[in-house]
Amino acid sequence: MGVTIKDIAKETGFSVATVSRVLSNKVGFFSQETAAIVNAAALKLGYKKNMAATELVTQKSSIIAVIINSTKTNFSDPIIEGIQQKANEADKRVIILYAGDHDFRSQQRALTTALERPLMGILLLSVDLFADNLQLLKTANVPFRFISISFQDPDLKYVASDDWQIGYLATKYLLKKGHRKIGLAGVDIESSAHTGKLRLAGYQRALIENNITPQKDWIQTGNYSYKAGLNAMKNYGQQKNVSAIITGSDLVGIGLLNQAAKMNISIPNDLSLITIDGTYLCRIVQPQLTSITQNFYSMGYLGAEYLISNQRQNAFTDIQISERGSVRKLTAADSEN
Amino acid sequence: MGVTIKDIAKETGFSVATVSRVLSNKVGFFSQETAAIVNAAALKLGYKKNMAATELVTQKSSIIAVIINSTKTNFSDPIIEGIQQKANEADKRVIILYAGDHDFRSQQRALTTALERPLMGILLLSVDLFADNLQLLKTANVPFRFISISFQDPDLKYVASDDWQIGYLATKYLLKKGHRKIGLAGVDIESSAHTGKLRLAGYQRALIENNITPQKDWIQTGNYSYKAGLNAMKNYGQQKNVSAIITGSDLVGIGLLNQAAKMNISIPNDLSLITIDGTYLCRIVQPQLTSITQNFYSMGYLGAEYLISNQRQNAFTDIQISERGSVRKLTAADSEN
DNA sequence: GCACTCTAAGCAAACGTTTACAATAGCTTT
DNA sequence: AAAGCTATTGTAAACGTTTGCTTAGAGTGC
Repeated sequence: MGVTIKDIAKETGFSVATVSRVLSNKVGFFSQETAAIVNAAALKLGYKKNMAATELVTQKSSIIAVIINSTKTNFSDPIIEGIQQKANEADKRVIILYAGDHDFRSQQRALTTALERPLMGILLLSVDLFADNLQLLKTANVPFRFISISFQDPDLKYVASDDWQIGYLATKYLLKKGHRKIGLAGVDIESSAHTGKLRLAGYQRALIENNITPQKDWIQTGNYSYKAGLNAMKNYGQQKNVSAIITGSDLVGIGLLNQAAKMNISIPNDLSLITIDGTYLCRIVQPQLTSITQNFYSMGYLGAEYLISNQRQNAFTDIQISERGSVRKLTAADSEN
Repeated sequence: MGVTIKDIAKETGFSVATVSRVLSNKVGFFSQETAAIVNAAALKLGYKKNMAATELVTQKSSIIAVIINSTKTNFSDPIIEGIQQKANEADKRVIILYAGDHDFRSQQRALTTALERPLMGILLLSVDLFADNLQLLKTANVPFRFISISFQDPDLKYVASDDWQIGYLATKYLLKKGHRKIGLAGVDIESSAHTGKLRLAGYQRALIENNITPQKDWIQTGNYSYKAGLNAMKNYGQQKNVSAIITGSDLVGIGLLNQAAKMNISIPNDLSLITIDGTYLCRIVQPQLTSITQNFYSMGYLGAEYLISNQRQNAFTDIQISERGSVRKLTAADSEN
């Protein structure tokens, strides 16, 4: 069909070997004049390299596959941007595959689509693999790394935020603002990723360090979704057994915010809220949400970097507190109730 | 490196041809007993097909490349889901490539990454190609189709909403609600895609049919972004020369909403707002935004279907009005000012 | 003038599949 | 019993690259 190096060889009178060397820029194997002739011919004929052939013979490729679950993870964009940036710098290519919404078959399809070709490596964006699919990945002999979630399994390398710190910091922040009855909402402590468990542990530690015993009804678990936020707020109920809440994601925060409004609970006047993630969503709702902001861009960049340079260790990216409008400082007057 | 069909041939005693036929399920060319033996061996050895080889010899592939621009198009998710769904039904694979934020080099990179391998076809999600890149695509001899934006160029096929209808319907709706001074905000009427121009035309037509002369300051163009919404509202200003506004995207709508709040203009009491898109964002802000809702899932599904079945014509997907809380019906009392 | 090095280029094998064509055996048809 | 068909399998070419090895010629040092 298309134009091949053979066509260029015929056109220019050189052998395919020489044409190949010019086109893949194997410096030192051709003269400048030859290069000029070959490149001109390639341009003239509209040559496009057939990667299938290249990958077949070289047995490797410059492609990084990014696997992402299709549930609305609104922070995937900056991660992907970070990956793209690093990939460009290292002259790698990026393709993205959707692995469905925690669906075994979709995961498997994405994984095999990726593994059925030579690959530089695989980056998994907050996708919690089923055991069989994880096995498939492990045996594939392709480097891979998780981004934004962490695991105990030493075989599973990751770049993520320090989720213990996130829980700890968020809690300390609220304590400093005078809150003592602090909730945690919408984090998943069942998943095989231990993100949620770590956040919970950090949260509990901060409370205990301040001589506060965490109450069971302060914690409303969930799957980081908008709906989880709605439900959490319903469960906290009108009686406000907490004065401030940490939400597991921006969507949880917004869900909680809206449910509170429906219940005539005003944020931050009646209830304070700090959310984990800090994506643009925090800035488009009213009030804007104070957040523990994760550095997603950096997560992607670093993930790609570690994958490319074949590093083995895990890495944490930085987090920071972004003060917006959803946390109120409690005063002496508040302590009365 | 990996296990090849040769290994399986050696293991089972069959020829590579037979193994290949079993593994690629060329029915009628092998017996059931043979298939059982071969499949067992493939499983045992952990065989994984090398797609590079397959694509090289067959000169085609089952891959659909989806090119998407990395700016926050919050509706890309349902489109991709639709594409995935159709692709699964037709046993095709989907890969996604980011084309940057209207950046020539990024576009080019995405395009060549895609074109450098056998491909079923290319789907472009609201990406406005630079002329040279469009040329690259046109000459590549690969079927392609745009999704969610439309063009005048008869070579560029698309699946999108009928943008003229969108503008027309939104305006008619507001007219029915008693509004006569109607704004249009955040649509791009400069782009080579004529989405914005069509919406504008539909809007104008509806006004004229109702003997209303569109005023220049009713229209605030923009690039569909959150910021465009903020700016538009600033430009409309405190004096409220319009009583209702159509916004070009959900983000524009939210931007406008928030800027209005800052200006102490209450929606929908002081100003009505209907937005175009109707993604989940409409439901997570307060008040929830009334919208002309596009069927993005269907857009993706149909786009993939047309690409796969090699259809030539353009297609429109359905739109509908979703009434939420951002439009107020004007009463006789309102007409006084 | 000889041995050596260097540069530029060609030859041919290799990568892992698919598939047209050929071959075989067993069966049916006439 | 010859011819033809069917079911199953094998042989070998082909896809478009890359690259180790080889070659040719020119330059260099003694």
